[in-house]
Amino acid sequence: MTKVPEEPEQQRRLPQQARSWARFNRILDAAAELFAEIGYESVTTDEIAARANTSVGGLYRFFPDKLAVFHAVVERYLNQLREMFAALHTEETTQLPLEVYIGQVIDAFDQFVTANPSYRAVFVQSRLVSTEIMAMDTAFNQEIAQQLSAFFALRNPALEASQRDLLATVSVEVASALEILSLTRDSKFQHLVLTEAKKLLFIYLRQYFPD
Amino acid sequence: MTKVPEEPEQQRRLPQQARSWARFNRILDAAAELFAEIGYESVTTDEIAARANTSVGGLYRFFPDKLAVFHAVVERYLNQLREMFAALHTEETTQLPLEVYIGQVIDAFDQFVTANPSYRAVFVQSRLVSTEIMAMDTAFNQEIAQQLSAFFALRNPALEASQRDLLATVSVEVASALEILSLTRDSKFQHLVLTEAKKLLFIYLRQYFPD
Amino acid sequence: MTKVPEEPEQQRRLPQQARSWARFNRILDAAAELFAEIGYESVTTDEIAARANTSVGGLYRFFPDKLAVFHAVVERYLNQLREMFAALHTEETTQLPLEVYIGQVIDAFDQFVTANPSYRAVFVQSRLVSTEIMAMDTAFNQEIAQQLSAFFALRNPALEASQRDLLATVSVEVASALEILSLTRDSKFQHLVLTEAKKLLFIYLRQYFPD
Amino acid sequence: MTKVPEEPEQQRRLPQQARSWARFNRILDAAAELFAEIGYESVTTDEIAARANTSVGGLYRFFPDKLAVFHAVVERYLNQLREMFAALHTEETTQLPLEVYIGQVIDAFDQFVTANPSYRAVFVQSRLVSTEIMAMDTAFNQEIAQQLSAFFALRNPALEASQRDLLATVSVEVASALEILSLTRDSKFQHLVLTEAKKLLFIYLRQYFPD
DNA sequence: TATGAATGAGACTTCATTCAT
DNA sequence: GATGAATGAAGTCTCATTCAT
Repeated sequence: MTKVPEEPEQQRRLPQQARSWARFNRILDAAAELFAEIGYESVTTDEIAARANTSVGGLYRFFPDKLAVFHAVVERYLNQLREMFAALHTEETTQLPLEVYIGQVIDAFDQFVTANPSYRAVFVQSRLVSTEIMAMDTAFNQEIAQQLSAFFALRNPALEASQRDLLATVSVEVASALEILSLTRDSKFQHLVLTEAKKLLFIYLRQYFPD
Repeated sequence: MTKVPEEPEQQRRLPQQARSWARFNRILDAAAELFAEIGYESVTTDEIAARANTSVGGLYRFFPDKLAVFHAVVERYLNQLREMFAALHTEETTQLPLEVYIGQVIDAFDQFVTANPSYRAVFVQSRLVSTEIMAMDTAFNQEIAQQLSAFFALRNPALEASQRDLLATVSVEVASALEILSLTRDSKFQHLVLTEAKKLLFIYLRQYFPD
Repeated sequence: MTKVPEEPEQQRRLPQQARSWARFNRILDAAAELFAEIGYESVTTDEIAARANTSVGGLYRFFPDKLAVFHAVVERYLNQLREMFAALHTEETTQLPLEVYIGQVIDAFDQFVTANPSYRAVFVQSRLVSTEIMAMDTAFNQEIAQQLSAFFALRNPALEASQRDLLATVSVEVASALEILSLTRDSKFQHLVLTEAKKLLFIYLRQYFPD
Repeated sequence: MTKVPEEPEQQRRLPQQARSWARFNRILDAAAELFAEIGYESVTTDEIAARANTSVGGLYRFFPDKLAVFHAVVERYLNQLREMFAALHTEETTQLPLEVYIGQVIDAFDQFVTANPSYRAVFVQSRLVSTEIMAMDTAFNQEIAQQLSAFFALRNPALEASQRDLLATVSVEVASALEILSLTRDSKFQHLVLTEAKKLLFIYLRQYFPD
């Protein structure tokens, strides 16, 4: 639980050259994997550097300390998720039947989690690694819930704001939990659980959104 | 109250005297708190001992190493949860209306989690701390899901086993996720979320259990 | 390399009762074995106590600290050796042919070392354990050499004192080294080496003691 | 000069640069001194590092643990002794009169021991430090005795092998013991004892090697 | 008086971070 | 700019010694 340096110094220098950028990303990839595999504290900066085919010194050119690497990993995930959700909420989305919409969201999230196997294991640690990162994480969850809540408002303007927020928060949590559950066994199980997740959310939400 | 395991060298010596027993539990309490607060790796054995009002040496009389302390913490939680579920599934339970049954389970779990605030944060770490503990954890989840599945069988013998198991697993996961969510803000929020959890599970499960 | 408490406190109380005395000796036996097996520093007071069928507390009733146990072990060996040498040097000994005398001494020493298998391994450590014990050890060697030198004087009064002392010292050292060598393999080897030792010393000493 | 071993993980990394090499040797020197002065167990890795003008971390770059340092110290001595003995046994040596040969060997060994004052105290510990090191030590002694035995064979082909081996083993032991003894007092004593050692071995061996 | 639980100093070892090359 | 050797603070665990029971 170390303090993180102030924003401007968060990353020592944004890589300006292609080579640097590649290395920067390799470090983040390596770090994400390792954090997921053995946990933040157990990962050594040497290991990250080695897996990223660079040296400790190389790592410290981009990040002021180990915590900053974790921070950057989390931030990259959040940005990717943000993009994903943005892509999902175009104007036309409002017109989709609830069932279809739910299916799209769950599938998109599933693709993300499948494509980023370390995502989940990294996130469960954020609370423990630093309060600042925990806050970032919580804020993101609320941001997503807000987006969903706004979306609900469009669908049913009669719904009270507090009610909408609650629905959104609960939905996000349930979707997230079942997505993670789906990954714990084979791909048949994965499919079954995701199907069940869609049914569950649909049956739950349709009370509030009569068509 | 809670059973203490005797795997070879899991624990060095079981407390024989009331005094020792108290110390043993103080260590477990302190450890659970600390693991939850700052994570397994960040906790030092000195800290655990200090918070338990004893010395490192005292800790090492009961546990061969730091990992064994974590193990014992997890095991104590699992045993407490087992007891709780056992108490919940008496003969009469089968007669209860589904809605009432769901309410009882969620309330019981809520009481447990409220009484053991470190529970969740300890569990999300088990995967990272040791594969053995992760396995223990996974096995427990399946044990609980099995119990629930068996209970479902009594309610609706027509349901296929695989179907029941899926329902049970999903329900446990959803209940768990929402319970955790309920604790993230104030007690009003807690109440709202738990109420929503009950509604959600009821509406989901009643499809399979007509009355 | 800790300082040893002054003589009067060397042993906390000389055991006055038979039971105490037995325990005292059991401790010394256990300690000698352990020191020989794994070395002074590696031996724990708990181990000594356990092997002597008593408790640490019991050990500390007889000895102020661990070093005092080592000290007592060494002292017991030295006293036994003193007795042995005294028994060997009666009046008549002076009349024995040199060859017979040498044979008697070597055989006696061999019996002692065989009967006290830990003796050697304990002694090689004394230099490292405490300077005081090292001094005790050195003093003993000189004491023995002195006795031998005095014995030489009786046999050949013409020999200069310094010459005698040198002969005695060298003889003790050689006998000791070969005795230890004899123990490193099987009993056949032991016999061969001891025989060789007798021949070696005889051929060496007879120059100075013409019959 | 001295060969450095490369058993798996015996040493972490061989020094590549002159600077590192110097540090490596400083560590070995410091360690040898300390082991001789206060014994393996009493030496701390911090002390070794400090006396070698480096940090603990520096020590652990070269050696995986404290035991490996001891191992390396012993190995360095053995290699130096091997070199010494090899240099002593050229073709012409066979022609030397026995008395001259004995004188050369004892003087060479004396030079080695004088130049390496920690040698003896390190070796008497090997038995206690690790069985592997003890074995290495024993094997070396036999290697030397074998060499000597082979040399005896050239001098007197009529001698039986077992007889030769015994002579060689006894001679090595006696030479070694007296060399050690010679170092326990002043240089006058040293000279006297070494002279006596030469006489002793000559008178003993000449029986078997009638010029 | 005997026992063995408790204490805590201190040992070994790791690893984040720096900096000479 | 890149490398990786060096530093040393800090963590885990042991064990001599004490003392309540």
